[in-house]
Amino acid sequence: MKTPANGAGAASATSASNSCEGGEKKSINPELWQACAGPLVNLPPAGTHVVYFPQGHSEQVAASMKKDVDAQIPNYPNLPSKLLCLLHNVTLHADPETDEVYAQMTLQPVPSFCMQFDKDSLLRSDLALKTNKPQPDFFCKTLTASDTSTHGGFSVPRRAAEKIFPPLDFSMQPPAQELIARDLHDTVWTFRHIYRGQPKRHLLTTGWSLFVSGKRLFAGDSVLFIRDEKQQLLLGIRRANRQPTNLSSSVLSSDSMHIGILAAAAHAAANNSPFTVFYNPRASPSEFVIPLAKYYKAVYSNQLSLGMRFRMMFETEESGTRRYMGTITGISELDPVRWKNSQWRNLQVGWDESTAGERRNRVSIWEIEPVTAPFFICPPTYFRSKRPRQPGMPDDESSDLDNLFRRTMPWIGDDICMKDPQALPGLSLVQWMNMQQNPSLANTIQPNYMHS
Amino acid sequence: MKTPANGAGAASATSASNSCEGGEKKSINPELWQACAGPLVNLPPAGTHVVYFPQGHSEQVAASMKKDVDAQIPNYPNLPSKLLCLLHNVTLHADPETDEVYAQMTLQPVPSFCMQFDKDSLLRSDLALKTNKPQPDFFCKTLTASDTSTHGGFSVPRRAAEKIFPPLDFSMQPPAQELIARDLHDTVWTFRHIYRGQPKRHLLTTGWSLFVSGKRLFAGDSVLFIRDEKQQLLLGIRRANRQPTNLSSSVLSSDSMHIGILAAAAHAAANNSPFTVFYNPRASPSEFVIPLAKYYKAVYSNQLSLGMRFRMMFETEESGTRRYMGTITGISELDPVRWKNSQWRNLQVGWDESTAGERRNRVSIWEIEPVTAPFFICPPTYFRSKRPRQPGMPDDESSDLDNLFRRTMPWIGDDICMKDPQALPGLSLVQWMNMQQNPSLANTIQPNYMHS
DNA sequence: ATGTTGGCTAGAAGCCGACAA
DNA sequence: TTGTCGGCTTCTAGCCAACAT
Repeated sequence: MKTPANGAGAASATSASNSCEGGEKKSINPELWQACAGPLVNLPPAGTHVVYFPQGHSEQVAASMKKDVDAQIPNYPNLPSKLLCLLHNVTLHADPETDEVYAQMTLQPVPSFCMQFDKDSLLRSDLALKTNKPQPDFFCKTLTASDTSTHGGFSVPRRAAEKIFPPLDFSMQPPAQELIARDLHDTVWTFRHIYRGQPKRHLLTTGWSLFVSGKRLFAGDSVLFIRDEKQQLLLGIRRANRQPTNLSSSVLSSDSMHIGILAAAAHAAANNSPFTVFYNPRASPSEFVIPLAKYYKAVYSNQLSLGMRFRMMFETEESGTRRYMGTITGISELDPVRWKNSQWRNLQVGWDESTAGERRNRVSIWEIEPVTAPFFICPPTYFRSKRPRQPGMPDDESSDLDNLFRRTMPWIGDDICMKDPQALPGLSLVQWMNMQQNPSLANTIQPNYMHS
Repeated sequence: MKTPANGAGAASATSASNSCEGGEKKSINPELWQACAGPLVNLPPAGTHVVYFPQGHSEQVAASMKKDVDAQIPNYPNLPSKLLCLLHNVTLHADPETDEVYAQMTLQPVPSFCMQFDKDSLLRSDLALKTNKPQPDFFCKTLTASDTSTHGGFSVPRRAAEKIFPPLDFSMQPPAQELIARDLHDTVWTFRHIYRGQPKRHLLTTGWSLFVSGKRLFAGDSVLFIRDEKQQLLLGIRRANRQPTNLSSSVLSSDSMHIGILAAAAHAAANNSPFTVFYNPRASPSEFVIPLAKYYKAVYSNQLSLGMRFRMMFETEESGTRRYMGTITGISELDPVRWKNSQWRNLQVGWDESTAGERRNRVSIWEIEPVTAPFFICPPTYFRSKRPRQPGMPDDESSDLDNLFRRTMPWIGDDICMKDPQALPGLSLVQWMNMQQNPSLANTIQPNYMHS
């Protein structure tokens, strides 16, 4: 009686065997992490090039601390507003207490003088963008009051149960089975899945309340189930946007955190040494590590202007995506003193739908999709002589990087590029970046050598 | 039925009216904070001078992150191993999730050239040290398995109940009352206090389990009750030394945190501008903000040597203190490269009791009390001419700062000092500090101008 | 003096279909 | 199709003294 041989409860949560002690690291399931992070999050893969925005990084910290940046922070005049980096390493994590997902990235600044224009880097970065890993079967439901009350279980949406759960044996009366699912920490949760009621519906009963209380879920939070390639059931949670849990950190002052970010980036930039950042996709909409190709396309294929119409992706309630229409109402720097010529949230925008009260009124150029015809500019003058471009291009769906290459540098065949990418004519990408930093060229969002 | 007019439960936790929104700050009860922090914690009061050790600060962060300092951290050659600071502000906090207590301190470095020896500062700092606020009535109990199980309530130690709780009406059968206590966040907890059983004992029944589950307490954690000056009951918790909850922070990399600390301190030191630190007394034994007088006494009144015997205070299980005896086995810098001539944990020690496995083997000079006679040194040479000192002083209890003054600077009368402290002969305290930094004088822990 | 246990009981947790929306 | 509710059952939370240390 003192130590029961096995638990009497039908449902129990037992942590799996792999511990995180002794240097052994838990490996987070990437599909589950992605599902918890949301459909808009797209981490650049390790080995590709990215653009890092210290301003955005600082903003994420400010948001998670619920405290604005103070004036007390020293200036780091040698830290540019963006750093071209090689992304060495990406590891996925989940907070053991809250299941909050985040990613750890190791970045190494690429020194300006050795980064000749490397089409291969761009293509690899671009390829990674387009490689939409096939979303595994997946459903996400926002919990209702009934789902989270102690009065009952969880009402499973019909489509979801049929698509994700193993099929029930409908010869049983009522049809029921035991579901076993693992969370981000490989903790096993067991549920009784039953099809009953009048009208019939899928329900999770025994075991459900343990999960709700164990994860401290409330109505408004979301739960999601996915089935991995081995037909195993995985489940994750996504909390509603409550106020940040840690208003103050109790470890480091907000000032020290901001200083830490800037000083770490400045030190890394000065020495071209690697540094580590944490990206928390759900803490705030601050994607401050941008795939090089995404940044590149935004800067060099979109001719932006006041009044321009655009679309932008947002996440829907049930973890889908939808586009909202908006208009550019202003182009200006967010912090012209500290972050000169940064494109971080340099677009002021208005939204078509008045219900969009919570949508941000400042976005970055790589977040939007202009609805006017993309306006391809030419590479700098010494490249533009051979084939004068007619302004404006038709708005077709093939306006990706490959076409951009062919249009702006049509004399470069794919064969040559792929065989010997290092031998390309020396258009330095960093030269471009530097031009972005150059105030004399930055009156418009775009260096204006189109009709010079 | 849908919305009950008032809660049926006899015990309920309701947060008090003062919110932390709208700039209104919760003010933490200092006695309760102190009780939760433990008997050894002694925060210097605002307005006094302190010595700040960035190395110790860094250590606290390392401990709370469970990660050692990396080699990746840049050096801050202009940041000395200790900073003399004016403590502008001390605010007490408690983590709303875990009730972990911590203090926020605003420090302003005192520039070397304007800090002439200020006896007043020292005396004020010393006075604050000696002002042991009268400990309010107080008890602390480590929770047993029975205390935390769902099977029953809380067994109150007899002495504690009689000392702290309001007296019961023993004419009742059984004697019982309702106890109302507030925690650090001013949340009200209600308990039924009853005296019953065979043999009779004090118990907390109804309401207790709500507290245990609300605070997520487990056997081994401690609960403490105190009675403030208004006879109000306050209660706090102290968790057992489990593994740190936040192994990684999900906000800032460990490296960035360390850089943040160092860069913030370096920036403040360079500009003599204020900076903010968090001191978490229970995260790790890293008291990195030391009252000036305490530091001063340790450096200038203790002649330390290898083999020297000493006593040191530790906290006992039930929030008391006791002294352990030890021997100095080595005097060496913890990190001679990064932190030259720091006194941070520069003593290697052994402990008399073999049960002392968990006691630290490196301590700082101000943590110990030598059991040999204190060995007063003289102020630097230009001060020492008038009255040559005989080495060694009797070990009396009056070896405090006032006596130290009279002995080392007997020509300075109290009257003169108090009336015009600014007019004192120019013994710069910072000169001393700088000497501590000077390698040529730092062969022993103590500048050796005694018998020069 | 106080930690643990078995006995007992009140009340919450939790399973069910009914009934809307 | 699915959220909420009343009815009912089961089981745990929780009060008590006995007993042990």
